[in-house]
Amino acid sequence: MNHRYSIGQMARAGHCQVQTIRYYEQVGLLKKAQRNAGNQRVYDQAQMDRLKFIRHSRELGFSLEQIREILALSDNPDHSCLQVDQIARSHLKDVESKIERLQGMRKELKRMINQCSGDQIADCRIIEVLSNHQLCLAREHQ
Amino acid sequence: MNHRYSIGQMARAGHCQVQTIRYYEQVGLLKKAQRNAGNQRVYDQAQMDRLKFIRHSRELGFSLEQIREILALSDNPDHSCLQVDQIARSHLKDVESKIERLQGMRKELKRMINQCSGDQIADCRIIEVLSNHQLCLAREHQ
DNA sequence: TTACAGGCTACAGTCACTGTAGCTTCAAAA
DNA sequence: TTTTGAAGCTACAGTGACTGTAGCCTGTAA
Repeated sequence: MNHRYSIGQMARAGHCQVQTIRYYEQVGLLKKAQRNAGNQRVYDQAQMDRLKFIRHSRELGFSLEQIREILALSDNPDHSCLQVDQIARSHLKDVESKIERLQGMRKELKRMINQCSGDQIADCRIIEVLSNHQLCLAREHQ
Repeated sequence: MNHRYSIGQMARAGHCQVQTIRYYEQVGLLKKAQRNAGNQRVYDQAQMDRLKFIRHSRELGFSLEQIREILALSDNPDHSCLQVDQIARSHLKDVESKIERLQGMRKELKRMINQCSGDQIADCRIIEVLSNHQLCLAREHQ
C-alpha cells in the first residue's frame, strides 16, 4: 500500500510535536518532504519509519548526532555493524555515569531532608549543608 | 580577616569557570561585584560563600531558579524552613524520576547490545530494535 | 621593559526542541 | 455553497546553564 501522511499524523505516530518534525527536516535528519498543491508536507511510509526510528532512539537517549551516524551507517546493509555497536556501547556508558551521578545526588538530598527539623531557617540543615561542602558526604569532584 | 578575591580565585574555589561567575552576576544570582582601579572584579568572603553555596547546590542538581528561591528564603533566619524543605523534596522527586528513566534506558540498551552479533548491518539487532518500537521492552509512553 | 597570565565587554553558539505571530489551506457541517 | 475551525505554513525568538570567541586592557614577575 502507498500510504500518505500529513505532518499531524506523523507527529501523533512519533509521539512528538509537529514543530519537532519540521525541526528534524531543518537539521537534515528527515529529508525535505514533498508538498501538496497547498504547500503542505506529505510523507510516505519510508519517512514515517525513519521518524519512528529517530523518535525511538531519542527515547533511549541517543543524541541527534548519534542518530544521524547510525542512520548513515544503516544505509549500507553489507557493512559491519561494529560502529553501530560502538555508538550504542558508548551511549550506555554515558547513561550509566548519569545514573551514578544522580544516585549520588539522591543519597545526599535524602540525608539533608531527613535531618531537617522543619524549624527555623537559622537552624535549617538543608541550608547548612548547601552552604558548607564539608558537610556533604558525596563531595568528590570528578 | 578581610579577604579579597579575584574572579580567578573565586572560580578555582567554586570549581567553575570565570565566565560562569560573570554569568551568575549577569542573571542576578551574585550581586554586582566591586571593581578595583583597573575595572577588575574584587570579591569578599560573603560573595565567596555565596558562590560556594550556588556551586554546591548545582552539584546536587538544583536549578538556578530553585537556588535563587532558597537564597531568598535563607535571608530570613526567623522564617520557617518549610519552603526550603519543599523545594528540596520536589527536587529529590525529580532526581528519582530521572534515575528511573535512565534505568529503563540502560536495561533496553544492554538488551540490544547483548543481542548484537557484531555482524552485518542487515542483521543488526540494534538497528532492528531502534526501527521497531514493538521489539522494545520498555515502551510505555509516560 | 617586556612578556604573558589574567581580566574586561559584547556577542554568538550549544542542544533539542518549544512557543509565538500572523498568515493560508483543508475538510466537514450548515 | 458558504462558513467555521482545525490544521498547516514561515520566520523568528526563547529555553537553561553555561561555553567559546574576538579584540581589547591590566597586573605582575623576571
